[in-house]
Amino acid sequence: MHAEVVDFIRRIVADDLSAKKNGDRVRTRFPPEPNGYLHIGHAKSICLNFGVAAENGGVCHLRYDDTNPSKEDVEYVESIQEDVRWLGYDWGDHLYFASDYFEQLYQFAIQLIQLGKAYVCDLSADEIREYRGTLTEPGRESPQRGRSIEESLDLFERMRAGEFEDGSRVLRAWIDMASPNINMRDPVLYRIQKTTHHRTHDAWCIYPMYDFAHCLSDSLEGITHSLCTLEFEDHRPLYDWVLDQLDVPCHPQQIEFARLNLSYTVLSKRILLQLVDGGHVSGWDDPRMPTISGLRRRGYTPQSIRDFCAAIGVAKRDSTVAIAQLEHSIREEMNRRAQRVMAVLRPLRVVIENYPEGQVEELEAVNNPEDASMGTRKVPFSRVLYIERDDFREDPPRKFFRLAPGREVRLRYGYFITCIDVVKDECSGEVTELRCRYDPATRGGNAPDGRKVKGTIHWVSAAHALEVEVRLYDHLFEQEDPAQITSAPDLRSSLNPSSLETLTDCRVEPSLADAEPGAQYQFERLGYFCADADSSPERLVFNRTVPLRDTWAKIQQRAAS
RNA sequence: UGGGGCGUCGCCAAGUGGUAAGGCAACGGGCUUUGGACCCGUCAUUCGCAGGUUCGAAUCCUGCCGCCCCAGCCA
Repeated sequence: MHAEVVDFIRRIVADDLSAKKNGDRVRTRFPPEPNGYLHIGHAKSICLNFGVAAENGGVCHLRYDDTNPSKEDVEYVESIQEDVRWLGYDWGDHLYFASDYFEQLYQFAIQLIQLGKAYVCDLSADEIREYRGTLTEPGRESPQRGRSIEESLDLFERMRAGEFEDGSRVLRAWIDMASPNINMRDPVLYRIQKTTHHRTHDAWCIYPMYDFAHCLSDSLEGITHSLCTLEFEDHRPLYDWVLDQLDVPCHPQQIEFARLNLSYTVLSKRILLQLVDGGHVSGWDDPRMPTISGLRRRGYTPQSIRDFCAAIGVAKRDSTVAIAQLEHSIREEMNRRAQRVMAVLRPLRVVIENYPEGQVEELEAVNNPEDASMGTRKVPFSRVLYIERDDFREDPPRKFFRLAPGREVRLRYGYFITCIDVVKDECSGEVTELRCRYDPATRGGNAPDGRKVKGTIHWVSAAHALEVEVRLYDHLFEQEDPAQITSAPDLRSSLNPSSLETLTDCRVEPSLADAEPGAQYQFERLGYFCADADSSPERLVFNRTVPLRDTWAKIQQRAAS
């Protein structure tokens, strides 16, 4: 597209490379905790980590940060691999688990105790919090801070052996209870948790904390650049402290960047989990979810997500990207690739009075005007058709150039038709049918006399069309600012009641009969759609990925306001 | 309030002492058998604010102001 602008992380990596800081090595890692499904915010990190590695001839590891068994599950470890792979990234044989390092991590902890840099503390969780002090007051030292190395060693071994109850003791770093950085006030390194781990099962009842496990895992794997989000900036001194005390293979550089926020959406695993558990969505892959699996089901492609991540850049400033930016990325790709097809979402019956009863013509339609190699197809035309209700107005407003009484329009790839009569339901007054006449000379859509028509509308032949279900989506939340959603006392109250609209009486041209789940189309003049996982040959179901840009809607909106 | 970050167009984002890239959005116009796409054009005399240094400052200095993160035995 454009000469890429190098972000500050790529700049650092390039500088390190030319300074031979790590020789010619670049090694990154994507380190998810398997406690939920990946979302678009993770995609940003995945594209960054795998991208930086690939651009520099390095590798990127996939490592699970599975140090808290009470929140983690194999379902998540599997979905994460599927999603990363689907996005188009390959970790080769560099698949790791922090839990595979538990024994080494334990040995490092022993070393730290022997160095006098860690001790077993007997305070309760509440007491530790009290002793920690506040933002403005220093903390107080634990009564066990002066405990002998031998005693800590003995106690720590017995913690591992399961002699003590959950919460009764922890291993703490011996740093500085008066540090202005709260993370340095003798942080907890290990806690007792008698929970079965999804991989190590019951081999351990003590688990390392993030701050201890993460930096050491990075070092053990020879990571050169450890990229993480801004909230870990305060932890960097601790990351460095741990590695500085111990005899480790290398000392990776932690660099922080701003996490992604998207307007009208929430990227908090906690809230996404609430949406799933609370039944507000059909699951992690609900097409309204910002998860990778949700976007996939909605019809987003790996390419479009990668393009989006490239477009938003990487920086340190807190930012909220407009959802329109994401929509742009899928439209751009679909415009190039999607097969065009005609579909009517809200059918209005049209009878062409002067078209011979029983006659059917096969008209030629272009599959993709952006790509001639996609060829053409035949679409059946007959006396009774359906058009979109929105394409007819009994009393057309200014600038409306679709069908209206007495008006002539073009049926795409068909004929010019003129509306000569409107049939209404006697009771409701609702328009139930249009009576029209066609000009046989305009077959294919051109008038030999050079006559022009203002509007071209889509249609399907009533007798040949397939009856299908279409699901229209809108953002899940009403508020544009994600912070407002996250801080709302009640999640329910911020949900958009019209985030899903299911249309059960739609009609599509017969060429869609064999649409497989996942197949993507442009429904002409409407938007990009894909066959849903629920779709079957008996009952086709389509998701609207994103509507086409709609300048008519804009004109109407402006007129209304 | 202590510490750590960040403030460049409505939303992202380059720029790091030589006179404000680009994308999205928006708005005009052209073209059009998708009111789509495409094409052309408009869109920051100014970089949170105020001083200062300099021939020259978004970039350097000083002082304010605003926003985000940290007081889990979560990551």
